[in-house]
Amino acid sequence: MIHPAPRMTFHASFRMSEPFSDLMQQRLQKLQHLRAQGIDPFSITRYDRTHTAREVVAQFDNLAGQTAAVAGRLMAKRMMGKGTFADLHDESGKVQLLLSLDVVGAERLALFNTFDLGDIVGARGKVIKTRRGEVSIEVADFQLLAKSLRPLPEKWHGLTNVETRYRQRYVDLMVNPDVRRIFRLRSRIISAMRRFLDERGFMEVETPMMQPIPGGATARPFITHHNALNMDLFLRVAPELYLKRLTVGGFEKVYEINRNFRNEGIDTKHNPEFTMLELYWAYVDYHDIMHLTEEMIAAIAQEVLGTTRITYQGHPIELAPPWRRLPLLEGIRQQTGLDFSEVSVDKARKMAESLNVALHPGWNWGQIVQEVFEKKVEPTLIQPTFILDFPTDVSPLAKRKADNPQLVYRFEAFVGGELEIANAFSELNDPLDQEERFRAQARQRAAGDEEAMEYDTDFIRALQYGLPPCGGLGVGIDRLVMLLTDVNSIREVILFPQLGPEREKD
RNA sequence: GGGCUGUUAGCUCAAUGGCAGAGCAGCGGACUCUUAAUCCGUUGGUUGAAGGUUCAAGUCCUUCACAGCCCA
Repeated sequence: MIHPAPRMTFHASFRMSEPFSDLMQQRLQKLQHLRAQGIDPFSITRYDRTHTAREVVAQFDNLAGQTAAVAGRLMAKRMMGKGTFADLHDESGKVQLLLSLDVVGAERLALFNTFDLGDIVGARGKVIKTRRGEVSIEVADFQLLAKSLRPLPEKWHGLTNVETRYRQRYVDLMVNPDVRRIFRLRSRIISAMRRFLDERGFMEVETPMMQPIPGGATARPFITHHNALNMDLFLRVAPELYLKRLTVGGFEKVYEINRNFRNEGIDTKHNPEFTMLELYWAYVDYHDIMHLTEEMIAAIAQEVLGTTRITYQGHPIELAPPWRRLPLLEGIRQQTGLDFSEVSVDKARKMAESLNVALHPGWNWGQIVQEVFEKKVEPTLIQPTFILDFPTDVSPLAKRKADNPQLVYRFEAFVGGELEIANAFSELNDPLDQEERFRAQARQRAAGDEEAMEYDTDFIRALQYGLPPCGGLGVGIDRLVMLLTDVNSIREVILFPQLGPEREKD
């Protein structure tokens, strides 16, 4: 066996944290001063909250004059001499604290005034309204629950540096409410999706993330190694072949929502790990899957946004069914005036070149047609559209059309002019044809296409037992979240997007 | 993979090749209803890294790292 190349190690295992800045030194000294007085915030294990910040404000009419205890992060401090106002943020929102000399005394007021923005504080006191009408807690008792040793970003402009926002997402979440909103929405979208599918009798399953043969999509995999088995394994590029094995086994409605890994470039539409829904439904075809898809996405939008009318990057979009259905070759014909059906590879190449579509030398008819579609038709698809009947060449797991074996029963859903959100087909269940398709893929691999699929003997064996006719669907969750939250970068919907190694400031 | 742009104080940003600055945060002071509090004073820099040009480089050149945008 070939020894692996020396690995790049970007993590600095023995590196201490970076030296403390002056601001951090000051905060550290405050902590040490407190400890010297017998106050150690980091020894606290719990704090009895009676209300969240939002509850205090929302339930003022009931709470006025009563005692409430809240806890959260100190985000603003306004010292007025004999009184101090402070904004305390928790997950629910914000509530103002009022510390008055008359109530807490000089010593406690001075202590509170030494707290820094970012400190985690618990406070108990009477719920009041200030003269300006802001619901506040007139603090009688407070406690430092955790010391923040790092200064927060500027209070007005906040944290805007994109790189820092992604690398230190915890700070991004602290100071940017819209970021919190996006990730809450993401959670609700996935939850609504599960509910939709569960209600329709689908069963959620989990299939291997580590696969001996990567399959189910045309993409380069990540490789890892299992020591005890002494074998290389691949992080999955798709769960497809395993889910179909389950359909062979008799589970008629299954789905999985989980991560896929593709060893490709990173840009505003691609992260190396991303989340997909895949589902398989026995005894239905891709038309049934289309219905399910448009109903599911409309239902999710209705549930989490309260409407199916959304705006994406300035485009008003209606997600309510029925979505437009457009055969792929017909779409190309409409946009270019050219008919790619039943032309030779050479003719197709000349036609594509006449449209200024750049092609790789070895591409077959289907790859050329797909490329022309992506360049000329996809950007025009603003309203949700099902593009039907892809070339067999680029669809090695889909069933051929009875009236045209060059095409398969496959659709992709596009919206917003740039987002491919679904990919589905009537699944190929003919083990003999599947073998042929795998061999075609193997030929492409041998010709240097590292994305082409590998031959999976066990999957063929499963098909040989008999896969019922079925429809399968994949939905890119990250892109769906982008659509519903109106952001144009996948990194805005992934909590910790993949980045290059952080540069060390030494 | 290619092109363009960016990287300066904890954060947000300035600075014709000629003394590295402001606001916020911090620190000290004043102030008992503020909420971007206000007022006075003040600390804080190896300008992403390494080379080069120059009397002189944050600024010009080269390489590298990371990021953003566009293209493939």
